[in-house]
Amino acid sequence: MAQPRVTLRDVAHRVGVHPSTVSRVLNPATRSMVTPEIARRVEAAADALGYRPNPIAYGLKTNRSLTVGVVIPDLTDPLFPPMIRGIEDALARVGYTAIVANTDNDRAREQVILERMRSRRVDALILGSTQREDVLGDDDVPVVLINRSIDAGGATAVVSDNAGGIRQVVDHLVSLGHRHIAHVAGPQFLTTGIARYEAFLSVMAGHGLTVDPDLVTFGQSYGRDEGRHGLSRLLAVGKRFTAAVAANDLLALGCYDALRADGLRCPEDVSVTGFNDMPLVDMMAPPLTTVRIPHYDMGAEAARAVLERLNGAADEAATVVLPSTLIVRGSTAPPL
Amino acid sequence: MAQPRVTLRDVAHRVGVHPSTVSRVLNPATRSMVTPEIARRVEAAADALGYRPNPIAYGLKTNRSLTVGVVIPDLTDPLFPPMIRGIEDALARVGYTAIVANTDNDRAREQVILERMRSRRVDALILGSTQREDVLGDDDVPVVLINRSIDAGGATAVVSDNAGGIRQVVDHLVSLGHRHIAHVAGPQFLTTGIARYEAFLSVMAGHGLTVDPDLVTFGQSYGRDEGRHGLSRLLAVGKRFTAAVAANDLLALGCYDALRADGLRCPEDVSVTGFNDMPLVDMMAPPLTTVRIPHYDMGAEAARAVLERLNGAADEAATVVLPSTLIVRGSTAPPL
DNA sequence: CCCTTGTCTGCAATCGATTGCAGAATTATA
DNA sequence: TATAATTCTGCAATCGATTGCAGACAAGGG
Repeated sequence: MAQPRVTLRDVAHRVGVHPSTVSRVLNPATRSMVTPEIARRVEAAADALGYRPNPIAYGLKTNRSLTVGVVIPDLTDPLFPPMIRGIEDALARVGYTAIVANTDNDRAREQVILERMRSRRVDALILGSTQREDVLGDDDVPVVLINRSIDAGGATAVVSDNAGGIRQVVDHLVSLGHRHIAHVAGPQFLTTGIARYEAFLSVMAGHGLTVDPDLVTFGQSYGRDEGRHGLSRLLAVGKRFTAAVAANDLLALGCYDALRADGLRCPEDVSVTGFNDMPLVDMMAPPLTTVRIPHYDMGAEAARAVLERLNGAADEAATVVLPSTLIVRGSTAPPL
Repeated sequence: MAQPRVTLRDVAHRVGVHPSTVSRVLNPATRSMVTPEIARRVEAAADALGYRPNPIAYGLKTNRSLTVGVVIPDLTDPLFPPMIRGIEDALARVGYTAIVANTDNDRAREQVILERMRSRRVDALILGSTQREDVLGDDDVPVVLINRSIDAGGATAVVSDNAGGIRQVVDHLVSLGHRHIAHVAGPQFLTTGIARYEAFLSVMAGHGLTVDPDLVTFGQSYGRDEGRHGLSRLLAVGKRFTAAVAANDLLALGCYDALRADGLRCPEDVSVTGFNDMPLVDMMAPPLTTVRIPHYDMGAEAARAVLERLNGAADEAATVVLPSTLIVRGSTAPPL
């Protein structure tokens, strides 16, 4: 079938009315302005001809693109695809479309992308790539943060319960009998990194356990190599610890590497925990104990927040925190 | 900074020329029509004011959306993110944007999505969700297939070297000494499934080895469960085999499950191979021997093909086959 | 029976860019 | 110097939809 390319005018012509009347019939808000009888005939003609509104023309007139820009560090990080799906599904339901772009954690590239989004005339932005010190441009497009937030207030954000997740992890380890627990922290310039680190400190303190600064290492990224180097450093210090809490799954997998390199076994010698519950971490050797965060729901929630703003809701900047749940697998065990 | 919203007219007004002149200056194709001096002043004014063309207005006039629809089964399948990135990067370079949608392997949903793409007025489509018997609608938008193809000819497709990958896998196993090799095949209604199956048959024959039909099982999907059930069936038959060639990585991981359930070890009792080299399969126990396919490059190549068509190149429907390479890891070993 | 009120529909401008056509300005030719 | 040939730039229509405004018509009131 060749593209029909039916316009408002075509429908109007067939019914014998003016295009503006057709427009009114097809727009639910103005539908009541026109006589039911005519409306019926217009609708009949519209789907007889297979009329599809042209979003481009609509956008030109109304200055809306029905488009939302989604900026993330890297689509190939398994964290993001479920989020994106949550976003897309929620947006599609109301006729909006997501446009996704990757920054690769490059600030310059991020600026280019934001500029591109702007010139694409996105109606709103969902940012998953912000750093703590970022400030939101005083743009007229609504912005919602996802996963990561910023230090400055005034932003709407959808994040997972970082503190709660770490609390569950540490509680779990303590209940297994661990007392000497190390932390392989994430980048401290990201809210996830610092939130998990601070939660670690406070939960440990809550258990009356001291955190030895020699048993904490900070990664510059959330990569597997960072995890390996980090835990290697801690092992090199020579102080005893029986468990390591990593700030995310990739860091935890790096910990596996470091332990293997030192001839240590997990969980017998050192228990390891992650964060995120990426796909396939249940297939590792050993299967990783980690914190599951509701990626899809976070995406859906962020989309919902965006749509709310787009529909003119007063933008009370609120941070939505979705619950995290501990998934216990084989990488944690009582200390020997 | 508030959105400038600078139009052609604004620039024209500042320079004291007509908007059409500005349009001509800013369009490389018509740039030569205007006096260099004026062109210079227009350009100066344009970026003094921070002019950004409005793609919506452009699209309305030229009937182009500068948009390409990308339809895949499921973004959360690790196969796709690198492809998408390849596509997006290549498209962005020339001002195009990808719009991604997931079918979840649901034919009805796929129709809805294609309809949505059509009404979004995408300039072209990249389809990664086709089944063998699909026929391409006689649409006026160019279509390029990726990863999967169709049986009917006349389509442009970018695929990986399925036959070559399987050949390398079987060669590898044979060189290790395996003679009794099972095949956990993928869905035969997908070109990847049948291509790998047929390659398996022909390469085995090439080595003078017979393929026992009792040692071949067909999955209805590429899922891990299908792999587990498939290999369990083969094990139940009781015939001897020392290696299993799975049609993709998830099926291979399912094979791990089945072996474990039977108390068998990989690779000691049965060697297992996958296909795709998904992220993290190198972290499995054992690390999976598999075939790496150039996902990113496939995406980039598909985008290139699309752009070529968009630029009016004669659409000689060609299938581009990108090379696959064997990655040997710990899941294959000589038979005991 | 005329006038006011209220519904409904058509007219026309508009969003921001592109482009065929025509007129103005410049240069080349006789 | 007059005319023809070339450039160059402005005009105005156009893409497809939306929407304020005004006119047409019907209904209700005096």
